[in-house]
Amino acid sequence: MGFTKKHIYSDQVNTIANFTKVIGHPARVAIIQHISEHKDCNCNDLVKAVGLAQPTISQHLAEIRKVGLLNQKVKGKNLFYTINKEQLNECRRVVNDFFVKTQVSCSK
Amino acid sequence: MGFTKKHIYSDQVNTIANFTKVIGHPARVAIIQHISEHKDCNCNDLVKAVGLAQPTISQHLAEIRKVGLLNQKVKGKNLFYTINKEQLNECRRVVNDFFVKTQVSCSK
DNA sequence: GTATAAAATTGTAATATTGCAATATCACGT
DNA sequence: ACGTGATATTGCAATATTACAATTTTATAC
Repeated sequence: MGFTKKHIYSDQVNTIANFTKVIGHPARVAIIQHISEHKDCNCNDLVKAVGLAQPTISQHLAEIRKVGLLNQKVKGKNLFYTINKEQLNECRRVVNDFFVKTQVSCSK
Repeated sequence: MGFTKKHIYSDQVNTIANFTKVIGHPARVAIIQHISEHKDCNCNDLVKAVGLAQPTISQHLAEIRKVGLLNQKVKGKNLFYTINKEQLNECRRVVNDFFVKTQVSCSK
């Protein structure tokens, strides 16, 4: 078929998958790392740093934005990106909970 | 194009993305959780528990196996799956490192 | 207003993923 | 050997994803 049958899973399972899916592409990992390491970087910085074309970077940024991990502020004609720390922490919590739960269940 | 340009990223970045990509589909999250919670479950159990057809479950199991998270033992005509705890821990470590690093960089 | 610069959007081609029916394979019991 | 049950593989259709060129939008500077 091609599409994911999201409705058959619990919200908890879908939430885990939604977060990890975003980190499941190396471009987005590289983008998140670069933004966190370079305060006030813009799209062009990411294009140079990651090595993909501008529309591709913009597309990946949209995916990161969609799960709430991206903040941005306008400064002149530049858009400076930062990581939403609260949401990054929420993401970490969700993913870590998955690992903890799984490890605990495994060891019973 | 359609394919991911893996060669432009560092090994570290690709490793993170490879692990998270596997957890980036709700069927695989559900499968991993079910196996960890039900020692000695087989393919048919997963078909019933998750709600996808047998070939689809088998395919997702192959993805989980590919990153080393799956163990299996033959018992009669059954195949019983378990989670590879060592690799699950390695996966957790890799993902957690990503979060820690990113959070630390963010706060500078 | 016009030029410039940055980022998003649109359109498109190529590839990957998801899901399942049909089939093949493998291991046991008879 | 034959049938049965369990899982993997194959083949296929539908959708999603990745990547980029071309274009549009937005904001500034002149």
